[in-house]
Amino acid sequence: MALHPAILHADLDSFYASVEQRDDPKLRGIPMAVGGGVILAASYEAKRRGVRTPMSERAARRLCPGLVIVPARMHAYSEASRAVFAIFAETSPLVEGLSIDEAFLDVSGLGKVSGQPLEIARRLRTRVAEEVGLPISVGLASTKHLAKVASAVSKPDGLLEVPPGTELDFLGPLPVERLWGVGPVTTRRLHQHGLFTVADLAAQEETALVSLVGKAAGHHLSSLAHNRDPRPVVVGRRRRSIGSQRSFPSGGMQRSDAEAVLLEVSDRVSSRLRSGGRVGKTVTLRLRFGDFTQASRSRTLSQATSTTDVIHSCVRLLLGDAWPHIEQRGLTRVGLSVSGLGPDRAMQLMLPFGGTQRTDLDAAVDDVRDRFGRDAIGRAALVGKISPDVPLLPEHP
DNA sequence: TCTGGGGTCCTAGGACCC
DNA sequence: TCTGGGGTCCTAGGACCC
Repeated sequence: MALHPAILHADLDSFYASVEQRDDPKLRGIPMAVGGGVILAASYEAKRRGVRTPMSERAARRLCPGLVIVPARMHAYSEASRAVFAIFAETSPLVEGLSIDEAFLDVSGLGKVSGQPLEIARRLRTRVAEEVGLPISVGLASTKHLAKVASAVSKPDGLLEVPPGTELDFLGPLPVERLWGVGPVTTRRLHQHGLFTVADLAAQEETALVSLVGKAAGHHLSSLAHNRDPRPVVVGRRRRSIGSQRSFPSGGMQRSDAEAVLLEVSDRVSSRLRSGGRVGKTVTLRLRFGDFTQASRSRTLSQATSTTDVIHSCVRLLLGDAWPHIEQRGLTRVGLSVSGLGPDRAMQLMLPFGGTQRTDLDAAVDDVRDRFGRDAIGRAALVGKISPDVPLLPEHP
């Protein structure tokens, strides 16, 4: 029997809202939402009345009088997410998290251990419902993309398998905007050229799609429309940037306000870098103006850093550069992000390794992997094996 | 629908190097 | 001094995702 890949896409339904309904019986069965200026998540009762994220709270109340809006409790959501991901980890060794509330699971070849993919998917849904108390939708298919589309189609609280061999029948009639990576801009452009369904895309030459939406996107669209998606489920992806932003819908931010806010976000971003044991090289300042136009300014440092002072002075430099723009149009949002991330070698010195057993080494390597990512593992393992009683990694001058 | 905060990836031009 | 091609990094902007 030919073994085809079996991939699950598991996606918690209206995640924040579901946690609130789970924790407060008064919120069950009514239109409610989690808000914080805008709607962050809406219950299905609210969604049926047209409430969507990221709608303003005012617009949501207008659509749905009597809508109950509760503030976000990020701690509760992180906790729930951890519990669900623990169940994912017990379901398959190959789990790729996409966000706080969704993940891919490769369940190919688990037949002997756990049963057929559809049984695994059913059991996963049951466990999340019983052990964490949350509804979760699952798509099962032979590729990541199709599994993702299937879970979305199955919502709410659904399970949908796209059996091998039926992929193109399933995809063909779907509207183009159902494809992962097709947003409002691409949808409009495709519609303008008479392309409305995935079957319409599949009938086009790839070169035609490339000329319409660009090289990578055109190739991507063409592949997905023919159900070509060889992307594997990747375990242990690392964050590539860390950022923070603040909005001021009223506009009219003065230079002193902007500087105060940028000190705050510089501190926030650099402390998140430090607590993650990481340093970053490129500092990017993003601005949004009163007329909703945007601009970005960036600088790449000669040395990666996680120091508040360094990042903050870089930000001040960039802000000064952009100030004429700001004075003309007003400022409604500032964002700071740091990319070009790497492990902070100075922090690695703080990890002594004194074990002599193979299991000590394995534990140390796991520890390093948890803290610093895959790029640190090779050297950590090597040094540990050669001389177990020296520091885990070489001294940094 | 008048737009939060956290991210990812792509494009395109220019600098610079071989 | 002129010419070509390829690779990589940097910067700015943009589309998209949850």
